[in-house]
Amino acid sequence: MFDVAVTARMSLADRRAQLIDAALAVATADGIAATTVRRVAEQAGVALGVVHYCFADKDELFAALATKIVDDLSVAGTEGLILDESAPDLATALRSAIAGLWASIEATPNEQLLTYEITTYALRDRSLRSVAIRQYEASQAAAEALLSLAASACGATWLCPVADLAAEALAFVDGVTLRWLVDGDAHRAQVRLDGFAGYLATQVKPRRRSAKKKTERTSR
Amino acid sequence: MFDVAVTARMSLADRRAQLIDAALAVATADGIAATTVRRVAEQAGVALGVVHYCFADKDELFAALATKIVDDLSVAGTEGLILDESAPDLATALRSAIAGLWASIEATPNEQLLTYEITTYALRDRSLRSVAIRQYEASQAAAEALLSLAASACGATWLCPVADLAAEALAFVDGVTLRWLVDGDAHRAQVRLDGFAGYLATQVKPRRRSAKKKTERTSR
DNA sequence: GTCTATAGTTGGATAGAC
DNA sequence: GTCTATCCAACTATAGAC
Repeated sequence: MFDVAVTARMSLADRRAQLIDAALAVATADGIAATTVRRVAEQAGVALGVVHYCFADKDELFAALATKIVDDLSVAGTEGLILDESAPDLATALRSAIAGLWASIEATPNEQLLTYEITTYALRDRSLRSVAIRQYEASQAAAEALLSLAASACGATWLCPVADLAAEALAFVDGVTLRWLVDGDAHRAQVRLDGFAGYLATQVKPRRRSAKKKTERTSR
Repeated sequence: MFDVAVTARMSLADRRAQLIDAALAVATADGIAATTVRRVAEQAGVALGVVHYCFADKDELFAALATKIVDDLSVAGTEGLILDESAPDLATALRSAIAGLWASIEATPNEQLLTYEITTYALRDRSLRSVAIRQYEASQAAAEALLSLAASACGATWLCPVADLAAEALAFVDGVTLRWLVDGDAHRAQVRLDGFAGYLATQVKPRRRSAKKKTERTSR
C-alpha cells in the first residue's frame, strides 16, 4: 500500500495533501472518533512524527480535514445537481435534478455520515464553527443557483425568495438523508424527495411577457 | 456538589441511574467525545472503578446513555407537541403544535446537538444501531398520532398516508434544527417550520358527511 | 528541511482491599 | 457487595538525529 520509495522525501505541501487524504480515508471508513494521529500516519505509510511536523497539532489536522470535506462536498453536490434544460416543465426538471442529487447521496453513505459527524464536531469546537457555516453557505449557494436557473429556463418566477426555498430544500434533503442512514430505506427516501420536488414546482408563477419589472431580483 | 454522605453506599440500580444521569450531564455540556469514564465518575462524585463495577465496559455505559437520551427525547417531544383542540382550523392547529415543538427545541440546543451526536455514534457502532432506529420509531409514532388527531379534530382526512406525512415533517424538523444549530438563526427556523405547517394543512380533504366509507383508515 | 526515537499524558480496565 | 489503588495501552506532542 506504500509507494515505491518507502522513505521518499516530499515537499511540505505534498505531504500535507497526502496526510489529509489519509485522514479522509480513515474518517470515512471508521468515523471521526477513530481518526487519531496514529491511524492517519499509518494509513499514509509515514512515521507518527511526520504528521506533527506537517500540522501543529491534531486540531489543525482536523481543521484541514473538515475544510477538505466541505470542499469535496460542494463539488459532489454541484455534480449531482444537474439541470436538464430540455425538460418539458419545471416539475420534471426539478424532479430529475433532485433524483441526480439523490443518486450521488445514495452512492456514498459513509461520506454522508461523515458530513454529519464533522458538523457536530465543528459545533462543539469553537474554532471550527466557521467550517460548519461555510459548509451550509456553499450548499445554500448551489441550491439557489439551481433553483434560479430552473425557473428562468422554464420562463417562470418563484413566488417567494429563492433563498428561502433553497433553505427549505436543503433542510428537507438533510433530514431525509439522515433518516435514510438510520433506516436504510432508500426507496422511501427517493419518494419523499420526489414529493418535495413536486411541491417546489407549485411555488412558482408562470411566465409574464411584460417586461415592466425587470429590476426584481432573480437570485441573491 | 457531592451529597451529604460522600461515601454513601447505594444499590446497583440506583448507582446505575446516578451514573447515567452524570453521563448525560457531561455529554450534554461537552459532547460525546468528551464523555469519558473518568469524567462521568468525577461528575457523579464516585471513584473511577465504580463505573466499571456498574457497567461491564464503556460501550455498555454508552448504550445505557443512548437509551436514556432516546427515552427523554420522546417524552420531551410529546410534551412539546400539544394539539390545541379549540383551534378554528387545521392550519392554525398545526401551526401552534409545531410552534410548541419548536419552543421545546429552541430551549435545549445542547440536547439537540447531543441527539445528532448519539445518532451518528450509534450508526458507527453496529451494536447501537437499534437505538438509533428506536429513536426514529418513537418520533414517527408521536408525529403520526398528532397528525391523525389534528385531522380528526377538524373533521378532515389526509390525502396521503399519515405515515408519509409524519416522516416528511420529521425530516424537515430535523433538517431545520440542524441548520439552526449551525447558523443560530432561530427566527428563520421558526418561519420555515411555520411554512411547512401551512403546507401540511393543504394535504387534507375536508369532512364528508356521508358515512359510506367508514372503513377507510384514520390512523395506523 | 524532513523525519525518527522517545517522552509525557490521558483513558479504559482490573486485582484485590474493605 | 462496594470501592480503592494500580496497571497497561493508546494517544498527542517534542527533542533532536540525519
